[in-house]
Amino acid sequence: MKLSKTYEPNQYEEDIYALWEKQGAFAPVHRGSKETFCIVMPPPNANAGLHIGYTLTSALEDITARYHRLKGRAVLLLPGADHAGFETQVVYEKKLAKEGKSRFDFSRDELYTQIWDFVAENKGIFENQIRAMGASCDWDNYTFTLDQKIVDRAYKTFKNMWDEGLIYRGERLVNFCTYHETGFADIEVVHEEVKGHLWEIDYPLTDGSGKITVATTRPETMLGDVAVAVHPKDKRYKEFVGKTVKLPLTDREIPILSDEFVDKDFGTGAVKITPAHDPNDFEVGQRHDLPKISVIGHNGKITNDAPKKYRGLTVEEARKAVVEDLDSGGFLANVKDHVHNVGHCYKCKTVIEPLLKEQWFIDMQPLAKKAIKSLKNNEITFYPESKKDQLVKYLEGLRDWNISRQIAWGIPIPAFVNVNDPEDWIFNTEVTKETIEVEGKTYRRDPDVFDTWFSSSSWPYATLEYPDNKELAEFYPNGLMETGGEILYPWVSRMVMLGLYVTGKVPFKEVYIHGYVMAEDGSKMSKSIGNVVDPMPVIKEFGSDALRMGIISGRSAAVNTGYDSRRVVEARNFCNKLWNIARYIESSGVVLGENPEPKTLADHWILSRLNWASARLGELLESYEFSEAYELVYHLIWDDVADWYIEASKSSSDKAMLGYVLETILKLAHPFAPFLTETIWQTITPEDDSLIITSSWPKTVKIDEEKAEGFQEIKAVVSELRQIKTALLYDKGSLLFTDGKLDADSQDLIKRLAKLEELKSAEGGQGLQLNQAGGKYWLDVDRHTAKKFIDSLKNREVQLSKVIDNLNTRLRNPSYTEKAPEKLVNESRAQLADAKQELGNIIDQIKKYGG
RNA sequence: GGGCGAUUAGCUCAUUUGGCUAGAGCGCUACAUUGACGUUGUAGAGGUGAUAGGUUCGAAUCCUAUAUCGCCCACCA
Repeated sequence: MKLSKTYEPNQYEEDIYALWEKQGAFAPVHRGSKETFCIVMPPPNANAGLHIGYTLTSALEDITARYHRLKGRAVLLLPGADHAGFETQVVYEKKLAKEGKSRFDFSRDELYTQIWDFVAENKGIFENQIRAMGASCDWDNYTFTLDQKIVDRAYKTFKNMWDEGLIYRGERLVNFCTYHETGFADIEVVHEEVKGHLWEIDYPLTDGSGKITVATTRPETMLGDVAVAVHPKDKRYKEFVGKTVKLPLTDREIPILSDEFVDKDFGTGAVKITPAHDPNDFEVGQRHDLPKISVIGHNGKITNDAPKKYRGLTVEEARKAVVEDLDSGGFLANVKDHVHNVGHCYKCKTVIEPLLKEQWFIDMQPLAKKAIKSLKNNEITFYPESKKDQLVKYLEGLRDWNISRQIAWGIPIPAFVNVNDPEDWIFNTEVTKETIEVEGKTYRRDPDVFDTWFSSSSWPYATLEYPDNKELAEFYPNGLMETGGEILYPWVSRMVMLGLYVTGKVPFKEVYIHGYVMAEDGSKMSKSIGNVVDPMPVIKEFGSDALRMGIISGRSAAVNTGYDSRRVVEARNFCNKLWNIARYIESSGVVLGENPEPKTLADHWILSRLNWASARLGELLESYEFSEAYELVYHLIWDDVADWYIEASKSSSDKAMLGYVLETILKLAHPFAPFLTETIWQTITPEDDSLIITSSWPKTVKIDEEKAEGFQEIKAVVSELRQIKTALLYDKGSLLFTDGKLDADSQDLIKRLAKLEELKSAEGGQGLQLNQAGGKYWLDVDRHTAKKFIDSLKNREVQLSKVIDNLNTRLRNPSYTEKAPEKLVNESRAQLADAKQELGNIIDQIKKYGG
């Protein structure tokens, strides 16, 4: 088959992927090694097409997988999709909104079915995108986070934790988004700085002996105050503790108490206590056994527990009304500007209200402790290393995890409550039923679903458990977890904790954290700004291989780096280079699979380069230095093979050598450019069903080191000769002296040449004009005056060219390099010396003339 | 408020335990070349490695400040 002049990826990629799938190339099969390697891919959200960041993830994982596969190991790259509970529901709600509907028009079950269909559509789209990216993942093991095996695992874990008392249901303050009407984990709340006020309010003492002034940023919550707190050692308020105040705007009396948590130096040193709407106050309330009065409801409006006047108002409205009333009542002592941080919903930016709610919590202390111990024992290697310490710090400050979500799209919590006894909860997985009968009692299902992260935290083993535990035994703990820094806390930390809890082992041996793909200008990509790069058109224009290499190029672990289209072009050009190398080698009738017999110096040299590259590339990939690994392959192929080896062996094509060289570079490049290398492989070995993807890593070939070094030396000589040759350039009558190594000489020369101006009159021409700008010197040469220079220089240049050509010719001659390699090296050295001498002569001559 | 990262050539970025002349791609300059490849070849110019100190025989790399940018975490009302 004749290869076209330039590589046209579109023509081959789809067929190549289909070929791999058809031949079962992605199945985890041992090919010469007993070792296994597993990457369970972080499942992308099933609610949309793939972001370009996923190209990076998929490239890093696939490069690693393909490398290990070529090393003969059984490699499992497991693909999946994430139902992404809340995320997906938000996307779907936006779709509903466009149709003028709302999620509250449907029951949770109806909503679930609708979103299921919506997701099914999208999954197909991105599965094909993953194929387009070339991920060599095992589709037979494809897992969706709502697959039965994942749900079962979540239920088992939940049950175990329940039985062991790690799960508790409690009325706690929950981060509640009043727009989405669901609670969030702490980690899902986004804090933003807000310019607000600090209101100081006088609370009159009931005994009429005075007042106490409290400071607050949220005056509307005073409607739910149940106490005032001061620091026990605060002398100002010593007399007040134990007394009561009359809460303004209400008819309630509340106590003044002392608690360590109060900061004497903040505000007035006296704090109003609202256990139902502030986490600190909640704890104070627990300590002092105070009642909790919820004055803000799930809809964000003032409840009926507040005085009539304010009921039904929004928080904003209530704040205004309360402040006005306090002011007119003479209770408002002071208002100051105050900047503080406020939690917001990460989707809709609504202010998060801490609200009292019954939810399921996991007691994280025991889990975190084990995880910290494992991390400190270095049971997991992190790339970059610093992420481990970050994770430990996070785990050390971890609080209990709220796993209930008030949304439809997710795994229903398998818990039912006795309709007659709100304390009586039972575990039961018949979640398709609204109610169940147990021992004559009626139980109603908890309508909530699990936080997505609860089930997905079992990903490293839950994906491998079904149908039996064979894969679990082989591939757990996983080899590598490759993911982005943004989910180090919400996901990686929990996989480690749950992995240890459920299996007793860390879930993976290594974690690689990649940086984000930023926009070209370094800012964050965002749909609203419109600077998002869609990977699919890039793949179409430049090819999947070019995008993979372009996106890993110049990127190091955990560093955010902008998408640079120039890198993709660079990689595309590289693909084309490799393509043309193959084209050239193929045209000389080469077949793969032959044993190389090095004859010339160049043969020994290129084999030594390939030996070195195979070993070094392995090291780099095993320590996840992707960018450097790619660069190595790039320069090996472009510089060593194309520019030197092929040039040096043009007149003496040794088919076995060329075949071996091509085969080796194809293998080394395969993890990076899978489509291209397989396309070439298929073209050159059309007779059987051999695939490069399942071939084997190059083995070390025996060579004569001395001969290899001989070539290396000659190579250096040729380079130097080239430099000398081009040190003297002619351009439109200008003489340029550009060789940096001759700087001192050149400058001296320039000075002398300046004197040539004096020759101007003598020779009747325009003479020489010395120019100087920006530290550079050059001469404008009048043709008549400088003719002899130029002629002389041209002669020298021709001579030098001949020397180089001569050397190259000998290099290509196997009989010469084979029989007398040392002689050739010596001769080349001698010629270099001659050339240098020549150059010196030229300079001397000019100096003389100039002086 | 706490933690972390970044700052290197015109641009985008490398440089893993401190050590050869700090590299790459693009861009730029000059030249070459019509059969593997112009998605090419050869050569070149271009960096006081943010700033100021310090440690060391030796620092882009370690330490201390400062500046700018970015990220993450955080219940001071």
